[in-house]
Amino acid sequence: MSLATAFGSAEESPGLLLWQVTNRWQAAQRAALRPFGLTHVQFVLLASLTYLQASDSPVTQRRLADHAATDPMMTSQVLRALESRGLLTRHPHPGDARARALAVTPEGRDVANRAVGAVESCDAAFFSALGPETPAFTAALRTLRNGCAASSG
Amino acid sequence: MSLATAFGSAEESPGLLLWQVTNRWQAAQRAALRPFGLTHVQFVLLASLTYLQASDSPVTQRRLADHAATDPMMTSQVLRALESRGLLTRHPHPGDARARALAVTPEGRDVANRAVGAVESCDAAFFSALGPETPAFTAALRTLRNGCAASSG
DNA sequence: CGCCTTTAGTATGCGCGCATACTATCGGGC
DNA sequence: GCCCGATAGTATGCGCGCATACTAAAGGCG
Repeated sequence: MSLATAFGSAEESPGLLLWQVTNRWQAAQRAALRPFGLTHVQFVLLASLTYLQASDSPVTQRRLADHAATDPMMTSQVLRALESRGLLTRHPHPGDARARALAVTPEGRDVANRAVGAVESCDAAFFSALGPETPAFTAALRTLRNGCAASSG
Repeated sequence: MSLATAFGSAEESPGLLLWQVTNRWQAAQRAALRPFGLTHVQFVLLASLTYLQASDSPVTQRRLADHAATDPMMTSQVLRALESRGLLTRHPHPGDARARALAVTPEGRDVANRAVGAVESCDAAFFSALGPETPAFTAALRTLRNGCAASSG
């Protein structure tokens, strides 16, 4: 029976393993980011915004969501939460009344920089079990991500 | 700045890639399971229960949750939803008044068997981009899963 | 100008994933 | 028998991830 081989022991399906590993990784991220009062998505958006803000044009929510590969709906909600905490501002966009120009506050930049260290340590510990296979694993993930993007768009 | 290298382009962090790939995989699973009226977790629990039921002792929610590596709280909620759809039963456990003895109904077994085909096709298409690297990728995932289990318990 | 299509952002709702806390029962010790 | 820690299962609540649908504004076109 295919049930037993594919989903009985949960050892044969790469998808199930992917799901379980990601759940564990998110739990580790949660623990690492708890001291900063940030969730995983809040951190990703804050760090991505800090990076994108180095460019010239104002950063809109749409651009940030595209860059971080997050849902626009959730991005909106998370950004409002970050704004209420004073970590970023959402001023009106100078050239587009629909859009909002995002900007990290000094406090937000400080929190992001400190959180990066914790997240990097967390990530390094999590993937340390792979050892020298880590680059190959990362390359495989990148392949899957690009393959998904190709099939869905 | 570490922000740029680690989280700016979202290309260097295996954790971020893992998260994004899993989101895409779950979206594919959702689409594949939609014709059966099942979510991903509902399918995993139903298929795992179908497998576990081949053993002698009654299957409790605890045993199913441990086997599928799902949260007991969510397991309880999902199982009640599956029971209300007539895909499984939750009789009292004969030897333990606290526990419940889970049993797949014939309809549930039929749905599970048909859904397995769709999920396997979905999984095969999703990981086809890896080609011959798939076993190495699966082995890496298994290593990470075992590493997490060791560090968390 | 008015009309139409596209886009930025948001309201609402559902299910996942988990933290916290609680009830009810089991099992061991006295 | 009784007490007590451990266990099975559940209630409640928060944030993620996304589907659907909506408002408001931009941009093309006559």
